[in-house]
Parts: sequence; C-alpha cells; structure tokens
Amino acid sequence: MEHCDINTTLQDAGLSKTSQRVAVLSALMHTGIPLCVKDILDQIGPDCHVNKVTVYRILDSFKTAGIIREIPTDHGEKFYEMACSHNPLHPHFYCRVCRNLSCLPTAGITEEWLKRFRSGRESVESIVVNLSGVCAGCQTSKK
Amino acid sequence: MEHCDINTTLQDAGLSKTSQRVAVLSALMHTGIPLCVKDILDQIGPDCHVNKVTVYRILDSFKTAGIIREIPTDHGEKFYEMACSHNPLHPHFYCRVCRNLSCLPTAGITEEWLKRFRSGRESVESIVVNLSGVCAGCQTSKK
DNA sequence: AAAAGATTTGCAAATCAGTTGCATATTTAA
DNA sequence: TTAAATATGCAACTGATTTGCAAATCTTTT
Repeated sequence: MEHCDINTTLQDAGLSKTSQRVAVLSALMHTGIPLCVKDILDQIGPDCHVNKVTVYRILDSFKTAGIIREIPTDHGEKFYEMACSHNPLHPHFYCRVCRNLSCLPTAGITEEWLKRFRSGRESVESIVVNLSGVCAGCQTSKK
Repeated sequence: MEHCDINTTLQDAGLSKTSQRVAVLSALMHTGIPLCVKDILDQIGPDCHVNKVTVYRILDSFKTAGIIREIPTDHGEKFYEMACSHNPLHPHFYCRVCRNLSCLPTAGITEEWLKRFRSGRESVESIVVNLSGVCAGCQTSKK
C-alpha cells in the first residue's frame, strides 16, 4: 500500500482530490492493518478535522470505486483496507478479545479454489474470507 | 436441517424448552435459506407472538451453544442458519439486488485449505466465506 | 478571471439495529 | 408446592449509519 500514490489512486478512481479524501486515503495507505471508522477518525486526528459523516460518504465512494475493501466481522464491526495491486485479496482473522482484525497470508483464495463453488452465472463483486476466535496473543488471558 | 429434532437440539445444547426457543428454532430448521432477524420475526408470525428482544437473546444463546451460525454480509446484514451435522460449513453468496443470501456448495472449505493460512496458534471459533455481487436471477435487471 | 452549475462537506436531526434495566412469568429443583 | 433460577416482555437507551439541507469548494464555461 505504501507503494501507491494518493493522487494517482484518486485520479484513476475518477474522484476529485479533496483534503478529506486525501486524509482518509493516507490513513488507510499508511497503516498496515485494516481500520474501522473510529480508527480512521482517530488516525486523522483533531488537527485535520474531518466530519464523521464525510468519512462515511468517502468510504462509500471508495468502495464503489473499488479502491478499498470492506471486511465485516461476525461481531458487527466493519473494517476497511486498500484494494490496490500491492494488497491482493486475502483472508482475515478477527480476535474477539482484543478486537483487532489481522491479515492472513493470501495463499488459498485462488481462481481455482473459487471455481469449486461458483456457478459462474452470478457476478461476484467481493469476496470475504474471515476466521474469528482468539488470537495467539490473547490465548493466555483467554476468558 | 429437516432431519434434526428440536427437542434433541435444545437438550444437547443445555437449553430449556420454551415456546419462544422452539419457534425460533423451527423457523431456522424448516427454511432452506439463512434468515435475518426480520425474517425470523415474520416467519414466526403474529400468531405466536415472540418479542424482538427475546429473539436477539435466543439467537445469542444458540450461537454461544454452537447450534447456529451467524453470517454477516458486507452490506451490514446478519443472517442465521443451523449449524448441525446435516448442514456443514459452506460458503454463501449475497445478492445486493434481491438481498438474499444463498448457500454455495461446501467443497472448498476443508481442513487442508484452512492450513494454508492458519498459524495454528490462534483458536478459530468461526469461519465465514462470503461472496457477494448480483445473483444469476437478478443479472437481467442488473443496475 | 468572474459567473454558473455541479459536487462535496458539515451540521443537526432522524433512523435503525441491537442492548439494558427491571418487573413479571415460566422453569427447575428441592 | 415452594423457593431459587432462568427466561420473557416492555420501555427506554445506545451507538452506528443515514438523510436533508445550507454553506463551501470545485469545475468549466463565458
């Protein structure tokens, strides 16, 4: 993600460059892990004031443009990450203790694999593979 | 799911048999497709009045007991389905047009496959594999 | 560069799903 | 059946997301 350019990304997505979009985009680009709306707002900070509603709208437009991915957890949270070529589709692990979403190696989600259960008649716009439970770090204090 | 017995399921889960639990459980058992809370309430109908809050609490306890699975879509909806031996873990397809969640063939989600990206140190409590887009039926009227 | 039209943002208020507190009803166990 | 435990219903609350609308910012057209 670090490799991607903000200007190019916005341009290619057909979105005009506004300070708010740049703020949201760089938050997503410069953080390794997927972020939720709250994370994004915290990341942007009070310095570069961006309204919460605006963040929702920006995420919507980014998602529609296909430059970010939305990853819903089975605990009702939604996370966002860049969907550029440097960050190909991969599974995630959600820890219900520390409430962090981490990325798992890409291996396993292949066209080959998808063919196993796709009818081929639907148009697939997104794929989510999510494991959840308790992460290695939280195992000790597991409740 | 049809094959499963309500009494046995509740008993094995260590949950007492109440009319409300039976109502929710049979809604899930006797419907082929995964249901959301609204579907369940509709399914139960005004005849067998069950409070919305109660449905949430029942779903919680069923989920904790491991007799149902929760499937979140990337459109913010949550669906529920039986997790009994007659309905093994499988991927789902969510159509953003008709807003239906359908089941895909099980093939593909195997221990073998999971090993590809699991570190083995986390404890995995649930797995969600979700494709979404536009289903075959909605292709024609695709917007 | 100024004006007009289109797009984006911020704010306040509305909506919606899901939760909590508490009194009542139902179960379970003694 | 009686007491203790558990489950349900209702009303009010929470927190996340959405909507309406006016002000600000961009675009591009003269």
